[in-house]
Amino acid sequence: MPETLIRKLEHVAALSEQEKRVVIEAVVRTRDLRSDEDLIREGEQPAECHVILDGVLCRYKLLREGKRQITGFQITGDLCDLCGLLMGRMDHSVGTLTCATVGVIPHQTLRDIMECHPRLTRALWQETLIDASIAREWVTNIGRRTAYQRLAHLLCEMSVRLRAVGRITDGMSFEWLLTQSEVADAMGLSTVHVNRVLQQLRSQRLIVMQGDEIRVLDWDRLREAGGFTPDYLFLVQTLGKVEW
Amino acid sequence: MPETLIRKLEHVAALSEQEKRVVIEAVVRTRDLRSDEDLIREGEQPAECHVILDGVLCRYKLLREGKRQITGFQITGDLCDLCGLLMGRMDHSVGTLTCATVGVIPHQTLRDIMECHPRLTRALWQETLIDASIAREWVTNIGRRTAYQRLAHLLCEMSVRLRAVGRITDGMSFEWLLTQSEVADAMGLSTVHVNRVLQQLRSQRLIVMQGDEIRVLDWDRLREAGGFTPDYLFLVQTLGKVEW
DNA sequence: CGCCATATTGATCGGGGTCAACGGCTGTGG
DNA sequence: CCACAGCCGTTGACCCCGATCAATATGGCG
Repeated sequence: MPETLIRKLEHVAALSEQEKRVVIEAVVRTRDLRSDEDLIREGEQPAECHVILDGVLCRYKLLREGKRQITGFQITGDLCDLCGLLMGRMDHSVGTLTCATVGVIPHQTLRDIMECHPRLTRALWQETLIDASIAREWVTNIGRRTAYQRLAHLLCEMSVRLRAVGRITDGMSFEWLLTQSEVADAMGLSTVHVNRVLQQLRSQRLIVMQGDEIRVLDWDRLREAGGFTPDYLFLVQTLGKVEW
Repeated sequence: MPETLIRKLEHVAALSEQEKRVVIEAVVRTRDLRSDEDLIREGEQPAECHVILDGVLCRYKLLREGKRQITGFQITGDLCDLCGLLMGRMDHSVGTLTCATVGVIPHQTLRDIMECHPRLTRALWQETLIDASIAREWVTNIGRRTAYQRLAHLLCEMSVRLRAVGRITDGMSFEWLLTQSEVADAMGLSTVHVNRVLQQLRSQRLIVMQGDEIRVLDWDRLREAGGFTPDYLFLVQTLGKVEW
Protein backbone atom coordinates (compact mmCIF):
# COMPACT_ATOMS: atom_id res chain seq x y z
CA MET A 1 0.00 0.00 0.00
CA PRO A 2 2.57 2.63 0.95
CA GLU A 3 3.99 2.17 -2.54
CA THR A 4 1.56 4.86 -3.56
CA LEU A 5 3.43 7.30 -1.37
CA ILE A 6 6.76 6.23 -2.76
CA ARG A 7 5.51 6.68 -6.28
CA LYS A 8 4.34 10.13 -5.28
CA LEU A 9 7.64 11.11 -3.73
CA GLU A 10 9.52 9.78 -6.71
CA HIS A 11 7.60 12.12 -8.97
CA VAL A 12 9.95 14.80 -7.83
CA ALA A 13 13.13 12.99 -6.81
CA ALA A 14 14.62 9.52 -7.06
CA LEU A 15 14.91 7.57 -3.82
CA SER A 16 17.42 4.95 -2.79
CA GLU A 17 16.31 1.47 -1.76
CA GLN A 18 17.10 2.34 1.82
CA GLU A 19 15.00 5.47 1.68
CA LYS A 20 12.11 3.54 0.19
CA ARG A 21 12.33 1.09 3.05
CA VAL A 22 12.24 3.94 5.54
CA VAL A 23 9.07 5.25 3.93
CA ILE A 24 7.38 1.87 3.90
CA GLU A 25 8.21 1.26 7.53
CA ALA A 26 7.02 4.70 8.51
CA VAL A 27 3.41 3.62 8.10
CA VAL A 28 2.74 1.85 11.36
CA ARG A 29 -0.87 0.98 10.70
CA THR A 30 -3.82 1.79 8.49
CA ARG A 31 -7.15 3.26 9.37
CA ASP A 32 -10.47 2.91 7.57
CA LEU A 33 -12.79 5.85 7.39
CA ARG A 34 -16.41 6.14 6.37
CA SER A 35 -17.68 8.87 4.13
CA ASP A 36 -18.16 12.33 5.64
CA GLU A 37 -15.86 11.72 8.55
CA ASP A 38 -13.28 14.19 9.80
CA LEU A 39 -9.70 12.99 9.88
CA ILE A 40 -8.49 16.14 11.61
CA ARG A 41 -10.14 19.38 12.56
CA GLU A 42 -8.91 22.93 12.33
CA GLY A 43 -7.00 23.91 15.45
CA GLU A 44 -6.14 20.38 16.48
CA GLN A 45 -2.60 19.38 17.36
CA PRO A 46 -2.26 15.89 15.99
CA ALA A 47 0.51 13.44 16.90
CA GLU A 48 0.55 11.58 13.63
CA CYS A 49 0.37 12.21 9.91
CA HIS A 50 -1.70 10.39 7.33
CA VAL A 51 -1.11 9.18 3.81
CA ILE A 52 -4.16 8.45 1.74
CA LEU A 53 -4.13 4.90 0.48
CA ASP A 54 -7.59 4.93 -1.02
CA GLY A 55 -10.55 7.25 -1.30
CA VAL A 56 -11.03 10.99 -1.67
CA LEU A 57 -10.60 13.48 1.14
CA CYS A 58 -10.65 17.24 1.18
CA ARG A 59 -9.16 20.13 3.05
CA TYR A 60 -11.86 22.57 4.12
CA LYS A 61 -12.70 25.53 6.28
CA LEU A 62 -16.03 26.45 7.80
CA LEU A 63 -17.14 30.07 7.96
CA ARG A 64 -19.10 31.58 10.74
CA GLU A 65 -22.27 31.81 8.67
CA GLY A 66 -22.21 28.06 8.14
CA LYS A 67 -20.73 28.19 4.67
CA ARG A 68 -17.97 25.78 3.78
CA GLN A 69 -15.04 26.21 1.45
CA ILE A 70 -13.14 23.18 0.27
CA THR A 71 -9.60 24.30 -0.48
CA GLY A 72 -8.31 21.14 -2.11
CA PHE A 73 -9.05 17.53 -2.88
CA GLN A 74 -6.73 14.78 -1.71
CA ILE A 75 -6.38 11.46 -3.41
CA THR A 76 -4.34 8.27 -3.15
CA GLY A 77 -0.73 9.01 -2.31
CA ASP A 78 -1.36 12.45 -0.82
CA LEU A 79 -0.06 13.41 2.60
CA CYS A 80 -2.84 15.28 4.24
CA ASP A 81 -1.51 16.80 7.43
CA LEU A 82 2.19 17.50 7.26
CA CYS A 83 1.38 21.00 8.42
CA GLY A 84 0.20 19.47 11.67
CA LEU A 85 3.71 18.19 12.19
CA LEU A 86 5.64 21.26 11.09
CA MET A 87 3.36 23.96 12.41
CA GLY A 88 2.05 22.03 15.39
CA ARG A 89 -1.53 22.96 14.65
CA MET A 90 -3.94 22.60 11.76
CA ASP A 91 -5.10 25.78 10.02
CA HIS A 92 -7.88 23.79 8.34
CA SER A 93 -9.81 20.53 8.63
CA VAL A 94 -9.43 17.39 6.57
CA GLY A 95 -12.39 15.12 6.00
CA THR A 96 -13.46 12.26 3.80
CA LEU A 97 -15.75 12.66 0.84
CA THR A 98 -15.90 8.92 0.22
CA CYS A 99 -15.02 6.00 2.41
CA ALA A 100 -11.26 5.83 2.57
CA THR A 101 -8.18 4.11 3.91
CA VAL A 102 -5.28 6.10 5.28
CA GLY A 103 -1.85 5.07 6.47
CA VAL A 104 -0.74 6.42 9.83
CA ILE A 105 2.78 7.82 10.31
CA PRO A 106 3.82 8.89 13.83
CA HIS A 107 5.23 12.38 14.08
CA GLN A 108 8.30 11.01 15.77
CA THR A 109 9.10 8.90 12.74
CA LEU A 110 8.88 11.95 10.54
CA ARG A 111 11.07 13.95 12.91
CA ASP A 112 13.67 11.20 12.69
CA ILE A 113 13.45 11.29 8.93
CA MET A 114 13.93 15.05 8.95
CA GLU A 115 17.00 14.54 11.10
CA CYS A 116 18.65 11.73 9.17
CA HIS A 117 17.34 11.73 5.60
CA PRO A 118 17.77 15.07 3.87
CA ARG A 119 16.69 13.70 0.51
CA LEU A 120 13.49 12.28 1.92
CA THR A 121 12.93 15.48 3.81
CA ARG A 122 13.30 17.39 0.62
CA ALA A 123 10.81 15.10 -1.12
CA LEU A 124 8.29 15.65 1.65
CA TRP A 125 8.83 19.39 1.50
CA GLN A 126 8.21 19.24 -2.21
CA GLU A 127 4.89 17.55 -1.61
CA THR A 128 3.82 20.45 0.56
CA LEU A 129 4.99 22.89 -2.08
CA ILE A 130 2.92 21.16 -4.74
CA ASP A 131 0.01 21.48 -2.37
CA ALA A 132 0.68 25.19 -2.13
CA SER A 133 0.97 25.44 -5.89
CA ILE A 134 -2.42 23.80 -6.29
CA ALA A 135 -3.92 26.20 -3.76
CA ARG A 136 -2.58 29.17 -5.75
CA GLU A 137 -4.06 27.73 -8.91
CA TRP A 138 -7.38 27.44 -7.11
CA VAL A 139 -7.20 31.07 -6.07
CA THR A 140 -6.73 31.90 -9.72
CA ASN A 141 -9.47 29.56 -10.80
CA ILE A 142 -12.03 30.89 -8.36
CA GLY A 143 -10.93 34.50 -8.59
CA ARG A 144 -10.77 34.95 -12.32
CA ARG A 145 -12.66 32.26 -14.17
CA THR A 146 -16.36 31.78 -14.90
CA ALA A 147 -18.21 28.81 -13.44
CA TYR A 148 -17.95 26.96 -16.75
CA GLN A 149 -14.20 27.48 -16.96
CA ARG A 150 -13.77 26.62 -13.30
CA LEU A 151 -15.46 23.26 -13.56
CA ALA A 152 -13.63 22.40 -16.75
CA HIS A 153 -10.40 23.28 -14.98
CA LEU A 154 -11.25 21.17 -11.95
CA LEU A 155 -12.06 18.18 -14.12
CA CYS A 156 -8.73 18.59 -15.90
CA GLU A 157 -6.85 18.79 -12.64
CA MET A 158 -8.51 15.75 -11.15
CA SER A 159 -8.13 13.81 -14.35
CA VAL A 160 -4.39 14.47 -14.48
CA ARG A 161 -3.85 13.77 -10.80
CA LEU A 162 -5.89 10.57 -10.89
CA ARG A 163 -3.95 9.45 -13.93
CA ALA A 164 -0.70 10.00 -12.07
CA VAL A 165 -1.80 7.54 -9.39
CA GLY A 166 -3.24 5.01 -11.80
CA ARG A 167 -6.87 5.82 -11.22
CA ILE A 168 -7.84 6.33 -14.83
CA THR A 169 -9.71 3.18 -15.70
CA ASP A 170 -9.75 3.10 -19.47
CA GLY A 171 -8.15 5.86 -21.50
CA MET A 172 -10.18 8.77 -20.17
CA SER A 173 -12.60 7.70 -17.44
CA PHE A 174 -12.28 8.05 -13.73
CA GLU A 175 -14.42 7.38 -10.70
CA TRP A 176 -16.33 10.42 -9.48
CA LEU A 177 -18.01 10.05 -6.14
CA LEU A 178 -18.32 13.74 -5.25
CA THR A 179 -21.72 15.29 -4.89
CA GLN A 180 -22.54 18.49 -6.73
CA SER A 181 -22.78 20.22 -3.41
CA GLU A 182 -19.19 19.25 -2.61
CA VAL A 183 -18.03 20.48 -5.99
CA ALA A 184 -19.90 23.70 -5.31
CA ASP A 185 -18.12 24.18 -1.98
CA ALA A 186 -14.81 23.61 -3.73
CA MET A 187 -15.39 26.00 -6.60
CA GLY A 188 -17.11 28.80 -4.69
CA LEU A 189 -20.44 28.21 -6.45
CA SER A 190 -23.96 27.18 -5.50
CA THR A 191 -25.16 23.62 -5.92
CA VAL A 192 -27.79 24.67 -8.40
CA HIS A 193 -25.28 26.38 -10.61
CA VAL A 194 -22.87 23.46 -10.53
CA ASN A 195 -25.70 21.30 -11.73
CA ARG A 196 -26.45 23.60 -14.65
CA VAL A 197 -22.84 24.01 -15.66
CA LEU A 198 -22.20 20.27 -15.56
CA GLN A 199 -25.15 19.91 -17.88
CA GLN A 200 -23.52 22.40 -20.22
CA LEU A 201 -20.25 20.48 -20.17
CA ARG A 202 -22.20 17.36 -21.05
CA SER A 203 -24.29 18.93 -23.77
CA GLN A 204 -21.12 20.41 -25.26
CA ARG A 205 -19.91 16.84 -25.39
CA LEU A 206 -16.80 17.54 -23.34
CA ILE A 207 -17.63 14.87 -20.78
CA VAL A 208 -20.20 12.20 -20.05
CA MET A 209 -21.21 11.08 -16.59
CA GLN A 210 -22.23 7.45 -16.32
CA GLY A 211 -23.05 6.25 -12.83
CA ASP A 212 -20.16 7.27 -10.63
CA GLU A 213 -17.75 7.70 -13.49
CA ILE A 214 -16.79 10.67 -15.58
CA ARG A 215 -15.42 10.14 -19.04
CA VAL A 216 -13.60 12.92 -20.83
CA LEU A 217 -14.79 12.91 -24.41
CA ASP A 218 -12.63 15.71 -25.75
CA TRP A 219 -9.53 16.41 -23.73
CA ASP A 220 -8.31 19.26 -25.89
CA ARG A 221 -11.54 21.19 -25.75
CA LEU A 222 -11.91 20.55 -22.02
CA ARG A 223 -8.40 21.81 -21.40
CA GLU A 224 -9.07 24.79 -23.61
CA ALA A 225 -12.35 25.51 -21.84
CA GLY A 226 -10.68 25.50 -18.44
CA GLY A 227 -7.53 27.32 -19.51
CA PHE A 228 -5.77 24.37 -17.96
CA THR A 229 -2.01 23.88 -18.00
CA PRO A 230 -0.69 21.02 -15.88
CA ASP A 231 2.64 22.66 -15.04
CA TYR A 232 1.53 23.64 -11.56
CA LEU A 233 1.04 19.99 -10.63
CA PHE A 234 4.73 19.23 -11.18
CA LEU A 235 4.04 15.79 -12.59
CA VAL A 236 5.89 16.03 -15.89
CA GLN A 237 8.82 13.91 -14.80
CA THR A 238 6.70 10.79 -14.53
CA LEU A 239 4.12 11.40 -17.17
CA GLY A 240 6.50 12.75 -19.74
CA LYS A 241 5.29 15.16 -22.37
CA VAL A 242 2.68 12.72 -23.60
CA GLU A 243 -0.58 14.22 -24.60
CA TRP A 244 -0.59 17.55 -22.84
CA MET B 1 18.88 44.02 6.91
CA PRO B 2 18.67 40.24 6.96
CA GLU B 3 17.56 40.55 10.56
CA THR B 4 14.06 40.77 9.16
CA LEU B 5 14.42 37.24 7.86
CA ILE B 6 15.76 36.02 11.17
CA ARG B 7 12.88 37.60 12.99
CA LYS B 8 10.55 35.87 10.58
CA LEU B 9 12.16 32.48 11.02
CA GLU B 10 12.13 32.89 14.76
CA HIS B 11 8.40 33.36 14.68
CA VAL B 12 8.16 29.63 14.40
CA ALA B 13 11.33 28.29 16.04
CA ALA B 14 14.22 29.60 18.07
CA LEU B 15 17.60 29.76 16.33
CA SER B 16 21.10 29.43 17.74
CA GLU B 17 23.64 32.19 17.31
CA GLN B 18 25.45 30.02 14.79
CA GLU B 19 22.29 29.48 12.79
CA LYS B 20 21.59 33.18 12.79
CA ARG B 21 25.06 33.82 11.45
CA VAL B 22 24.46 31.30 8.68
CA VAL B 23 21.28 33.12 7.69
CA ILE B 24 22.94 36.51 7.69
CA GLU B 25 25.83 35.29 5.61
CA ALA B 26 23.48 33.58 3.18
CA VAL B 27 22.49 36.94 1.70
CA VAL B 28 25.36 37.63 -0.67
CA ARG B 29 24.08 40.91 -2.04
CA THR B 30 21.00 43.06 -2.27
CA ARG B 31 19.09 44.17 -5.30
CA ASP B 32 16.92 47.23 -5.76
CA LEU B 33 13.79 46.98 -7.82
CA ARG B 34 11.50 49.61 -9.25
CA SER B 35 7.76 49.38 -9.05
CA ASP B 36 6.01 46.99 -11.47
CA GLU B 37 9.07 44.97 -12.17
CA ASP B 38 9.15 41.18 -12.33
CA LEU B 39 11.54 39.45 -9.99
CA ILE B 40 10.84 36.03 -11.50
CA ARG B 41 8.44 34.81 -14.12
CA GLU B 42 6.34 31.68 -14.23
CA GLY B 43 8.26 28.82 -15.79
CA GLU B 44 11.68 30.23 -15.05
CA GLN B 45 14.37 28.14 -13.37
CA PRO B 46 16.17 30.60 -11.13
CA ALA B 47 19.56 30.00 -9.51
CA GLU B 48 18.95 32.12 -6.46
CA CYS B 49 16.28 32.92 -3.93
CA HIS B 50 15.19 36.28 -2.62
CA VAL B 51 14.24 37.69 0.75
CA ILE B 52 12.27 40.89 0.75
CA LEU B 53 14.04 43.56 2.76
CA ASP B 54 11.71 46.38 1.85
CA GLY B 55 8.68 47.01 -0.33
CA VAL B 56 5.66 45.02 -1.38
CA LEU B 57 5.74 42.27 -3.98
CA CYS B 58 3.10 39.82 -5.12
CA ARG B 59 2.78 36.35 -6.52
CA TYR B 60 0.59 36.35 -9.59
CA LYS B 61 -0.57 34.39 -12.58
CA LEU B 62 -1.72 35.65 -15.94
CA LEU B 63 -4.62 34.02 -17.73
CA ARG B 64 -4.88 33.60 -21.44
CA GLU B 65 -7.56 36.27 -21.79
CA GLY B 66 -5.22 38.83 -20.27
CA LYS B 67 -6.71 38.71 -16.79
CA ARG B 68 -4.41 38.62 -13.81
CA GLN B 69 -4.84 36.96 -10.44
CA ILE B 70 -2.63 37.95 -7.57
CA THR B 71 -2.37 34.95 -5.26
CA GLY B 72 -0.55 36.58 -2.39
CA PHE B 73 1.21 39.69 -1.19
CA GLN B 74 4.77 39.54 0.07
CA ILE B 75 6.27 41.96 2.51
CA THR B 76 9.47 42.54 4.42
CA GLY B 77 10.95 39.28 5.66
CA ASP B 78 9.16 37.05 3.18
CA LEU B 79 11.01 34.55 1.06
CA CYS B 80 9.52 34.77 -2.35
CA ASP B 81 10.86 31.95 -4.44
CA LEU B 82 11.79 28.93 -2.37
CA CYS B 83 9.69 26.87 -4.73
CA GLY B 84 12.17 27.78 -7.46
CA LEU B 85 14.81 26.02 -5.43
CA LEU B 86 12.82 22.99 -4.35
CA MET B 87 10.76 22.42 -7.45
CA GLY B 88 13.30 23.72 -9.94
CA ARG B 89 10.74 25.83 -11.72
CA MET B 90 8.29 28.58 -10.82
CA ASP B 91 4.60 27.83 -11.08
CA HIS B 92 3.85 31.55 -10.85
CA SER B 93 5.47 34.94 -11.25
CA VAL B 94 6.63 37.32 -8.57
CA GLY B 95 6.65 41.05 -9.21
CA THR B 96 6.95 44.30 -7.32
CA LEU B 97 3.98 46.50 -6.52
CA THR B 98 6.18 49.22 -5.05
CA CYS B 99 9.87 49.87 -5.37
CA ALA B 100 11.64 47.31 -3.26
CA THR B 101 14.91 45.92 -2.00
CA VAL B 102 15.52 42.19 -1.92
CA GLY B 103 18.36 40.11 -0.53
CA VAL B 104 19.83 37.49 -2.84
CA ILE B 105 20.59 33.98 -1.55
CA PRO B 106 22.31 31.55 -3.94
CA HIS B 107 20.60 28.21 -4.30
CA GLN B 108 23.85 26.48 -3.43
CA THR B 109 23.88 28.18 -0.05
CA LEU B 110 20.37 26.94 0.64
CA ARG B 111 21.27 23.43 -0.49
CA ASP B 112 24.13 23.49 1.99
CA ILE B 113 21.80 24.66 4.70
CA MET B 114 19.39 21.86 3.88
CA GLU B 115 22.28 19.44 4.17
CA CYS B 116 23.80 20.69 7.41
CA HIS B 117 21.18 22.62 9.38
CA PRO B 118 18.01 20.63 9.97
CA ARG B 119 16.57 23.26 12.31
CA LEU B 120 17.05 26.02 9.77
CA THR B 121 15.67 23.75 7.08
CA ARG B 122 12.64 23.17 9.18
CA ALA B 123 12.18 26.90 9.71
CA LEU B 124 12.37 27.51 5.98
CA TRP B 125 9.91 24.73 5.35
CA GLN B 126 7.57 26.32 7.85
CA GLU B 127 7.74 29.58 5.94
CA THR B 128 6.51 27.81 2.84
CA LEU B 129 3.75 26.14 4.84
CA ILE B 130 2.56 29.49 6.13
CA ASP B 131 2.50 30.64 2.57
CA ALA B 132 0.32 27.67 1.70
CA SER B 133 -1.92 28.38 4.65
CA ILE B 134 -2.40 31.94 3.46
CA ALA B 135 -3.23 30.68 -0.02
CA ARG B 136 -5.90 28.38 1.42
CA GLU B 137 -7.35 31.27 3.37
CA TRP B 138 -7.50 33.26 0.16
CA VAL B 139 -9.35 30.45 -1.58
CA THR B 140 -11.86 30.63 1.25
CA ASN B 141 -11.98 34.39 1.14
CA ILE B 142 -12.57 34.60 -2.58
CA GLY B 143 -14.77 31.54 -2.81
CA ARG B 144 -17.19 32.19 0.00
CA ARG B 145 -17.16 35.82 1.07
CA THR B 146 -18.79 38.93 -0.37
CA ALA B 147 -16.65 41.75 -1.70
CA TYR B 148 -17.16 43.74 1.48
CA GLN B 149 -16.10 40.83 3.69
CA ARG B 150 -13.18 40.05 1.40
CA LEU B 151 -11.69 43.51 1.58
CA ALA B 152 -12.17 43.70 5.31
CA HIS B 153 -10.43 40.37 5.59
CA LEU B 154 -7.53 41.47 3.39
CA LEU B 155 -7.03 44.60 5.43
CA CYS B 156 -6.97 42.53 8.60
CA GLU B 157 -4.43 40.13 7.15
CA MET B 158 -2.13 42.87 5.93
CA SER B 159 -2.48 44.78 9.12
CA VAL B 160 -1.46 41.78 11.24
CA ARG B 161 1.39 40.81 8.93
CA LEU B 162 2.73 44.34 8.74
CA ARG B 163 2.56 44.62 12.49
CA ALA B 164 4.60 41.45 12.82
CA VAL B 165 7.42 43.03 10.84
CA GLY B 166 7.19 46.39 12.56
CA ARG B 167 5.46 48.25 9.76
CA ILE B 168 2.61 49.61 11.81
CA THR B 169 3.54 53.25 12.29
CA ASP B 170 1.37 54.41 15.13
CA GLY B 171 -1.06 52.05 16.81
CA MET B 172 -3.17 51.22 13.80
CA SER B 173 -1.84 52.82 10.63
CA PHE B 174 0.20 51.27 7.88
CA GLU B 175 1.55 52.34 4.53
CA TRP B 176 -0.68 51.33 1.63
CA LEU B 177 0.85 51.79 -1.78
CA LEU B 178 -1.35 49.34 -3.68
CA THR B 179 -3.66 50.61 -6.39
CA GLN B 180 -7.30 49.62 -6.37
CA SER B 181 -6.69 47.68 -9.54
CA GLU B 182 -4.07 45.59 -7.79
CA VAL B 183 -6.40 44.94 -4.88
CA ALA B 184 -9.03 43.94 -7.43
CA ASP B 185 -6.68 41.43 -9.05
CA ALA B 186 -5.95 40.00 -5.63
CA MET B 187 -9.55 39.66 -4.47
CA GLY B 188 -11.08 38.49 -7.74
CA LEU B 189 -13.06 41.69 -8.16
CA SER B 190 -13.28 44.58 -10.63
CA THR B 191 -11.51 47.85 -9.98
CA VAL B 192 -14.76 49.74 -9.91
CA HIS B 193 -16.21 47.50 -7.28
CA VAL B 194 -13.12 47.69 -5.10
CA ASN B 195 -13.47 51.44 -5.20
CA ARG B 196 -17.08 51.30 -4.08
CA VAL B 197 -16.47 48.80 -1.33
CA LEU B 198 -13.53 50.76 0.03
CA GLN B 199 -15.84 53.74 0.19
CA GLN B 200 -18.26 51.66 2.21
CA LEU B 201 -15.52 50.60 4.60
CA ARG B 202 -14.67 54.26 5.04
CA SER B 203 -18.22 55.46 5.44
CA GLN B 204 -18.81 52.72 7.99
CA ARG B 205 -15.87 54.25 9.82
CA LEU B 206 -13.91 51.00 9.86
CA ILE B 207 -10.90 52.60 8.19
CA VAL B 208 -9.66 55.92 6.89
CA MET B 209 -7.29 56.38 4.00
CA GLN B 210 -5.02 59.38 4.23
CA GLY B 211 -2.49 59.71 1.44
CA ASP B 212 -0.72 56.40 1.16
CA GLU B 213 -1.69 55.28 4.62
CA ILE B 214 -4.57 53.26 5.92
CA ARG B 215 -5.65 53.64 9.49
CA VAL B 216 -7.87 51.07 11.13
CA LEU B 217 -10.46 52.94 13.17
CA ASP B 218 -12.29 49.99 14.64
CA TRP B 219 -10.32 46.76 14.70
CA ASP B 220 -13.07 44.69 16.24
CA ARG B 221 -15.68 45.65 13.71
CA LEU B 222 -13.22 45.24 10.84
CA ARG B 223 -12.29 41.79 12.04
CA GLU B 224 -15.92 40.95 12.49
CA ALA B 225 -16.78 42.24 9.03
CA GLY B 226 -14.09 40.11 7.42
CA GLY B 227 -14.67 37.04 9.54
CA PHE B 228 -10.98 37.29 10.23
CA THR B 229 -9.10 34.97 12.57
CA PRO B 230 -5.32 35.31 12.55
CA ASP B 231 -4.61 31.67 13.38
CA TYR B 232 -3.72 30.80 9.81
CA LEU B 233 -0.82 33.26 9.87
CA PHE B 234 0.92 31.34 12.66
CA LEU B 235 2.21 34.48 14.32
CA VAL B 236 0.91 33.96 17.83
CA GLN B 237 4.27 33.00 19.30
CA THR B 238 5.67 36.47 18.76
CA LEU B 239 2.61 38.58 19.13
CA GLY B 240 1.25 36.75 22.07
CA LYS B 241 -2.46 36.68 22.68
CA VAL B 242 -2.60 40.47 22.82
CA GLU B 243 -5.62 42.03 21.24
CA TRP B 244 -6.80 39.37 18.84
C1' DC C 1 0.75 73.24 -18.82
C1' DG C 2 -0.38 68.86 -20.64
C1' DC C 3 0.01 63.93 -19.99
C1' DC C 4 -0.93 59.74 -17.86
C1' DA C 5 -2.17 56.83 -14.20
C1' DT C 6 -5.42 56.32 -10.74
C1' DA C 7 -9.70 57.28 -8.29
C1' DT C 8 -14.56 58.22 -8.66
C1' DT C 9 -19.28 58.19 -10.35
C1' DG C 10 -23.38 56.77 -13.05
C1' DA C 11 -25.96 53.62 -15.89
C1' DT C 12 -26.82 49.23 -17.43
C1' DC C 13 -26.31 44.31 -17.77
C1' DG C 14 -25.62 39.54 -16.69
C1' DG C 15 -23.65 35.60 -14.18
C1' DG C 16 -24.74 33.21 -10.68
C1' DG C 17 -27.32 33.06 -6.04
C1' DT C 18 -31.58 31.98 -3.73
C1' DC C 19 -35.92 29.85 -3.07
C1' DA C 20 -38.98 26.35 -3.93
C1' DA C 21 -40.75 22.34 -5.91
C1' DC C 22 -40.24 17.85 -7.90
C1' DG C 23 -38.22 13.37 -9.40
C1' DG C 24 -35.20 9.41 -8.75
C1' DC C 25 -32.64 6.35 -6.10
C1' DT C 26 -31.46 3.85 -1.99
C1' DG C 27 -31.92 2.16 2.38
C1' DT C 28 -34.77 0.85 6.15
C1' DG C 29 -38.29 -0.87 8.81
C1' DG C 30 -42.87 -2.83 9.24
C1' DC D 1 -42.79 -6.61 -0.60
C1' DC D 2 -44.09 -2.22 -0.06
C1' DA D 3 -44.25 2.46 2.20
C1' DC D 4 -41.74 6.04 3.55
C1' DA D 5 -37.82 9.00 4.50
C1' DG D 6 -33.75 11.25 3.09
C1' DC D 7 -30.32 12.53 0.05
C1' DC D 8 -29.14 13.98 -4.33
C1' DG D 9 -29.94 15.74 -8.90
C1' DT D 10 -32.89 18.63 -11.72
C1' DT D 11 -35.80 22.46 -13.08
C1' DG D 12 -38.10 27.06 -13.02
C1' DA D 13 -38.72 31.79 -11.38
C1' DC D 14 -36.82 35.67 -9.63
C1' DC D 15 -33.38 38.67 -7.80
C1' DC D 16 -29.02 40.89 -6.65
C1' DC D 17 -24.08 41.37 -6.32
C1' DG D 18 -20.73 42.72 -8.85
C1' DA D 19 -19.01 43.22 -13.94
C1' DT D 20 -18.84 46.23 -17.71
C1' DC D 21 -18.85 50.46 -20.19
C1' DA D 22 -18.20 55.17 -20.28
C1' DA D 23 -17.38 59.60 -18.63
C1' DT D 24 -15.41 62.62 -15.34
C1' DA D 25 -12.31 64.09 -11.47
C1' DT D 26 -7.74 64.22 -9.37
C1' DG D 27 -3.12 64.42 -8.77
C1' DG D 28 1.82 63.63 -9.62
C1' DC D 29 5.31 64.56 -12.97
C1' DG D 30 8.22 66.05 -16.90
